[in-house]
Amino acid sequence: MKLYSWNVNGFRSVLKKGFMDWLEAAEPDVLSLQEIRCEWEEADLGVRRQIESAYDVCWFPATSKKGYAGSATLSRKELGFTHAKGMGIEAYDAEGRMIVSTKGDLAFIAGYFPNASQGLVRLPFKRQFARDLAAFVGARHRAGQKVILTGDMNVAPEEIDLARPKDNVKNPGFTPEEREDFKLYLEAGLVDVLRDRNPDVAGLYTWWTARGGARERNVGWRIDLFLASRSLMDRVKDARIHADVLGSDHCPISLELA
Amino acid sequence: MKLYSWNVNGFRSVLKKGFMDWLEAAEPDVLSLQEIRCEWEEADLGVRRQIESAYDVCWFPATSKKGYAGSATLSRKELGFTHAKGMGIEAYDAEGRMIVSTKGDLAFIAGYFPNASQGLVRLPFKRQFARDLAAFVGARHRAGQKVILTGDMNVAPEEIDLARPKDNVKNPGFTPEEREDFKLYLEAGLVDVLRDRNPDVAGLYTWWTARGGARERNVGWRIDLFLASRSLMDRVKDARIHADVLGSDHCPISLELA
DNA sequence: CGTGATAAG
DNA sequence: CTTAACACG
Repeated sequence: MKLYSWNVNGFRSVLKKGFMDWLEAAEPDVLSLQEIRCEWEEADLGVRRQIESAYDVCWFPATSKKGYAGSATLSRKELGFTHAKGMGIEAYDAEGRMIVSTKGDLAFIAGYFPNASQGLVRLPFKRQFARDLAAFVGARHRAGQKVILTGDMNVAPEEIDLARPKDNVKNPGFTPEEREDFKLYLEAGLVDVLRDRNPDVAGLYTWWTARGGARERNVGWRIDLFLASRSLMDRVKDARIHADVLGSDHCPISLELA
Repeated sequence: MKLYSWNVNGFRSVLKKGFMDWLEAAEPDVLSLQEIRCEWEEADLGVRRQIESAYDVCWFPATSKKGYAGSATLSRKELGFTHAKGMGIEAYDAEGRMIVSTKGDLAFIAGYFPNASQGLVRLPFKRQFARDLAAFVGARHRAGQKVILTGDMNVAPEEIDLARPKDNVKNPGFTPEEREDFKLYLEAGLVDVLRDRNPDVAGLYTWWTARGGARERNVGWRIDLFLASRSLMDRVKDARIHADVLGSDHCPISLELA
């Protein structure tokens, strides 16, 4: 089973840049999209029909602000995933942040984690989100489920996960507070799969600022991740970053499970 | 002397579309620009230097709202025009509407007349503007000056001046009120030069809506005009509409004086 | 429909 | 630097 996550920075934008070609080539079984920034009905009708012919679509745009945030999860129809919008907490659900998709004892929890924003004005919101999400994951584990947590987490966990750690200790995505909160997911029993399999490999990034050719020079951040319950780790066949895929300031990431 | 007027719908935009090539080819002696929509300092430095090497530049952006309205008048340095920003009425001057340029007994009054706007919400403002401007022209005549009044007047004077008169009697630019107010300029002693020389020629337009290929089908309006004091009419050598010049939803117009 | 300001990232 | 909403025309 091939699981993918991609912050597309505007679904309508990425549609103009070959998203459908990528979708047909990558053939994900489950795909989480973040920053869709539109209603499903605002996307091209032909595209919608084509996607709906193969996938169960759970489209979860923000209701709080038009064109802002939002996430979606697509799963191949034959897999029979059940999709639920939100974690039941209005502050996050109004921004279309997380979708919980289940099949048997597997919970695929995916979406768009808050950005701490300029001046860290949203750091308190993001910290509460991390606490609530970690508790949510813990409850799933106690209920006997195995969890995949993925999406744009808007935090680089360690110094190795960004090109310029020293320059960014006070910046959104690499503050001590955000890194500390990231550990709550690990303490809830999840493993950062790609880093687990590549402990010392530097230069593995999933996001590059659009300013000044950062992507060409690979001055990036690894902020899009797959975390998996420890009990799932023996099923992991592959974890990859698809840095060659253009169309957004993020690139897709994937996890292949046996 | 070749006088030009052009609503450029964003000076920075038209710069990207060959404005400087046009300027060098047209070689205007005096040029009024409308809807400049930027500060002089926001335009490309090379462009500014090139223009300033040949022209006295009177740049008159709106102070009331960034990126809104504004006008400019350029005159060849060797002509020695004196430029004055505004008519001394704050409501118009804050929007960078009119520039008064004088040389000897000639007053070149040029700029961006108000748009009545959707729902005609600005019709009262536009009517007062017309009264004030007509009075301003009258005062110039009584002071012994000859007047050229030009710019985007945002009104089609007669049915012949737009492709769809019947459809637009309630729309901004062709209401009975705006057409009535236009006559104030004529009553102040000015002549609509192009119409005076081409009384029955239809299809002479200077603006086309960007929606639905109106320009290609020449479904337009003549709302950019040169009006001249009757005493100047014997000096008129030519009055033209340059509909082939692209780069804005308006095209340039010109008046050649002996 | 296009230009430009703005919010957000 | 880029996406999308918005104001204005």
